[in-house]
Amino acid sequence: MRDQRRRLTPTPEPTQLATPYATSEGSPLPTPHLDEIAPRVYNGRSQRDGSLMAKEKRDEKAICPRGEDYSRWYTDLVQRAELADYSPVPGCMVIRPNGMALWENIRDALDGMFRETGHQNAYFPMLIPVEFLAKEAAHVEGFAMECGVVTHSGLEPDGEGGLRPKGKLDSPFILRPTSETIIWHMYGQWIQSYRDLPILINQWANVMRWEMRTRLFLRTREFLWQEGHTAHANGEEAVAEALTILEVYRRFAEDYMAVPVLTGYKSEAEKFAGAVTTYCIEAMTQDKRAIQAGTSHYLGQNFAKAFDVTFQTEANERDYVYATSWGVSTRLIGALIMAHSDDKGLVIPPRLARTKVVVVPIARKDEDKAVVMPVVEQLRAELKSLGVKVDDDPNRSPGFKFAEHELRGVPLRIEIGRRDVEAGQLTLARRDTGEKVTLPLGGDLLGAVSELLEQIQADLFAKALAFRDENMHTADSYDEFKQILGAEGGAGFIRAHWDGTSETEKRIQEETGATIRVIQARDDDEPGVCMVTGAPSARRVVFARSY
RNA sequence: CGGGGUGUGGCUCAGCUUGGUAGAGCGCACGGUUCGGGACCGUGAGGCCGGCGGUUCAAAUCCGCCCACCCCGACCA
Repeated sequence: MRDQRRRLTPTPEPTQLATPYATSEGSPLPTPHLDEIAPRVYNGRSQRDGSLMAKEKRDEKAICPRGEDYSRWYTDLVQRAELADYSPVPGCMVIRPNGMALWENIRDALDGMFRETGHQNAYFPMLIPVEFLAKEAAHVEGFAMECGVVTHSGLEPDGEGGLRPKGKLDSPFILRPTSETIIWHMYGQWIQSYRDLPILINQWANVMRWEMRTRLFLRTREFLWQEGHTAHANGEEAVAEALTILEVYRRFAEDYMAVPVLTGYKSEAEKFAGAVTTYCIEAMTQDKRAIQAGTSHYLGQNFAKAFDVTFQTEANERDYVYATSWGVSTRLIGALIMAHSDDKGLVIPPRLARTKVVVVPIARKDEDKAVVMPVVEQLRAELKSLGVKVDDDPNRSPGFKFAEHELRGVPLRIEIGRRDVEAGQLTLARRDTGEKVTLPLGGDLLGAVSELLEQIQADLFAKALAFRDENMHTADSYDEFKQILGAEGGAGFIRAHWDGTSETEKRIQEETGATIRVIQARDDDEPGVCMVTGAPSARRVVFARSY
């Protein structure tokens, strides 16, 4: 036995599965409770400070438990589940097939929702003339410092065995940090009359922001996203568009990701550079921080004025075009991980899982295989439409496969061995709860499994919602606010009155690290006084420390 | 930018104090035995010890310079 062993997982309360299936009670199969599985400890990795983990002998197969170091757990998990890896270019990541599968499912679902709401996809180039960025003052301020700039074309030998840039460009380009400028340049050429409006375009693309502190998926220098850019004949329609998209984002987060979000708008300090209003969906992570999961901006006429985009109204007058832009990025994957996953690995909600069910046959001897494999083939065929994978790799033990597929977040696992077949049943294990149940062979398996997947989807959302509600506080004084917030780390959402000024917001941020995450419109809104200055406040706003 | 730390096989690290030309675990390959919660035994592959220079008969080890990365703070969001 190794010394300094520690529990890998907290002991879950046994829960009853809210489904009509038989439980493992009375089953001839051993269904070990998590307690009976030898506890393991985590072996620290990727740390070179040599102080934290160096002297401890730890299990190299486990990931860092959340309770020990949440951010370490996160980066461990992303790498061990093979979602992404660090690239040789600092601050950039390689999205591996498992991560890309998640993104593709996110993309496909959202793309369908955009199409349903009347949008079309297009593609604008990655390189943008530097002078374009200069045209909108707030936009410049927001992005100038984090633009990558292309200044040369071609390479030549540098005389020391390497290469150096050769031809200096007459006018440099920026790598798009977002595409408002180039798109509004083009809209200027496409829009003459109100009959050309609205334009409802989306693009799926990569963008580049030269961030100094990066984290896989949450903040990287290059990331994938979608950016919608719409043009309208009046402000009301544009605001309605921004809100339509906000609702699309909310539905997507809650129905597909099973992540509850608050919706509302941002304070002046937090809004998008160039926007009149920034609407957002804001989620809570397991470590009780806020994470901005999507934004939808009403841009007013800011970009139309900057790029001189006018149109003829129905009344034959000239007006500047009204705009929106909106986006979600691969950061959603980070939010998804931090909402549901656990010390065993990823937990992927069924609707976003590439593989929804994995079948692990337990049969080594030929005579066992002869009994088990025909049933496995039946399962494969019957569940094909759901997204099923059969893991019949003869070189790995069943226990290894269980752990591996749990690490990867497959929502449901079917275990089937000779004893199952002879008992006329199979064993189902839920990834989210760890619970095992048995199901008779020969029934409506597809229906039963589909139903269970929906149940998991609903349970994940309910659990995340309950967690968020537990960590939703109100503070009536600044002292109370600070007390709830604690010294550091996440402390949930705190609803408090604020006088509406950026000065006060800045002071709160400097003194506590918390920012205004979202200003909601709620039925129970009532006026009060700012917890810091005592000035009048129309409603409480939501504060939190954030990612 | 300031302070601290670490660079040794794919990964995590030991070896350095007291110089003698490199080790462990995990992973990987092969063979055998295994398979209902990360199997076991055996065999094997894989490292110019971050770079350059110095001291020395001899440097992973001592000295100097450089580079990279990590942590804390600052800054930014």
